Amino acid sequence: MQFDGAQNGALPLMTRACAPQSCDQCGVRDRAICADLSETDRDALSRIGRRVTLHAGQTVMWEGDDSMVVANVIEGTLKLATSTGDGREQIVGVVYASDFIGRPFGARTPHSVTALTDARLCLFPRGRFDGFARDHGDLQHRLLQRTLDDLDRTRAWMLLLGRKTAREKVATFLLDMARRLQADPTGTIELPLSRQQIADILGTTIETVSRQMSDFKRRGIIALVGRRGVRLVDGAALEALAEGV
Amino acid sequence: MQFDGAQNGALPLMTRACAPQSCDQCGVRDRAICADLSETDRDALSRIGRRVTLHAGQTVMWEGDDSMVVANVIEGTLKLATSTGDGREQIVGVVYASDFIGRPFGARTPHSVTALTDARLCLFPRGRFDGFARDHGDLQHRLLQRTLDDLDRTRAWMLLLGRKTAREKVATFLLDMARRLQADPTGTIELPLSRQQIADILGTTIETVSRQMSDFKRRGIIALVGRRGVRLVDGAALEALAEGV
DNA sequence: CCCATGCATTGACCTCTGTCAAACCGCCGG
DNA sequence: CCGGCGGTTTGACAGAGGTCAATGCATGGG
Repeated sequence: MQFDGAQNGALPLMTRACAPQSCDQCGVRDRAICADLSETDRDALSRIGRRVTLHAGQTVMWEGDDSMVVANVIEGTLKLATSTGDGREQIVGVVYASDFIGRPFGARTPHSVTALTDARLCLFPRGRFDGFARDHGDLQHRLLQRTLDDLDRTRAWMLLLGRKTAREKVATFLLDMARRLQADPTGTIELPLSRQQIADILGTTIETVSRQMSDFKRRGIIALVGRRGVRLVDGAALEALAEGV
Repeated sequence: MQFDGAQNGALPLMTRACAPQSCDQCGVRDRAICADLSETDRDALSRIGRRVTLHAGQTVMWEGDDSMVVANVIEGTLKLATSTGDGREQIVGVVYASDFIGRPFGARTPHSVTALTDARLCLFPRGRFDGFARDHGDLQHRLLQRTLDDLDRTRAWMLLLGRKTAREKVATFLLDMARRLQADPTGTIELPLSRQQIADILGTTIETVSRQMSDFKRRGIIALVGRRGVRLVDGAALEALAEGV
């Protein structure tokens, strides 16, 4: 079971919307789906959306809700999750700056979206975004590319969930995070996830994650610094463990 | 580990290609991604592709291969699969008539595609398909819709793989098949999958699948007829088991 | 600066499911 | 119609990992 800090969702988003601002200073404008748009088109799209600030723990959309909004992630990390009726949770995706979230061209949001860190979004009403996308082949193509990539990544993750051991899962996870996150000068990465959330990604329990990490540490393969910090000492060994060797 | 009947792949496909034939008699032309195309456009697309027949067990594409072809499934059932280095396999999707297979707009095929039953495809060279799709917004939109749906389904399956018990997995699987497959007059469905393949979908073993099914049968919830036949006697009970009640 | 709170770690135990092995039996070919 | 093959079922057993519980220890508020 998963307790998020602030479960107050959409309403505070409204109140925290910033004044419209141009895409000029947007940190992700070359990587987000709007990257290929002409200046005019991008301005038009920008006027449909609004910038929104999120605190860690806030949920933007809930599983099963009507699909009302979609967004670009400008900054921060968020999780996508589904749960069983009795509260077991599975994280089905983690999104980073420049990623796209929400369910365009569909009535329902199939999973919840919750900020793991403080985050900023460029939020669009779904209906207006859909309309805009239909008229702009470039945008739609970019969205298709991204969705195809997501699908590939998601399917690769199914292999982990269905067939890998706890040790392989944790090793794979650490390598994945190291690839995604920027290490500090000492080579340490700061995980944007708690142990519980890591367990929810890997389809295991907090205790198993902890035991595996302690084991890696004992073997000198990683170093743990504080609660969220990890330094990969022996990457090759970790790769081997991830492959089940 | 998984042994497929004929592991001879692409070559026989060539030899079995039929003479080009129009889309007029195509059984999936109202449901496949080409459904929205004008008659002229559909003919143009049709001329890019060719009809191909597949026998159960034949593999059309292998994981990691260059992405050379994409296809519509005209008839039959196929599996999409990935495996670990040491041969553990996970089925990441099952596709039916009117579904689309292959990796457009990408260099690599991220999973293998293998026929579970005899099948017929409408096969396109990827490069030419990509080009055509770029010029036809309707086709691209339809492909996007389908990919978004696939992604939703795949993420829902992650919950099963990561968080459900063996009993819940098998119950969920049977309900899923009952929804997809047409039952005969006695209410029996013919599974297009062996026990091993079911295990590869559910991330478990053949023995566990078999034990769960025997248990359901003992309880009078399902009836097993022959090797592949299943009749759902008490659907409500199965729904309950699928939810972990 | 220190304490309290909540996350993380560690331990003990137990169960579910995987593994190995044998028996069973549909289904196809002769 | 029969026999054998290959998929399936069943059994016995072991172990990975889940559960419950206690302890440890970062981190932030007073």
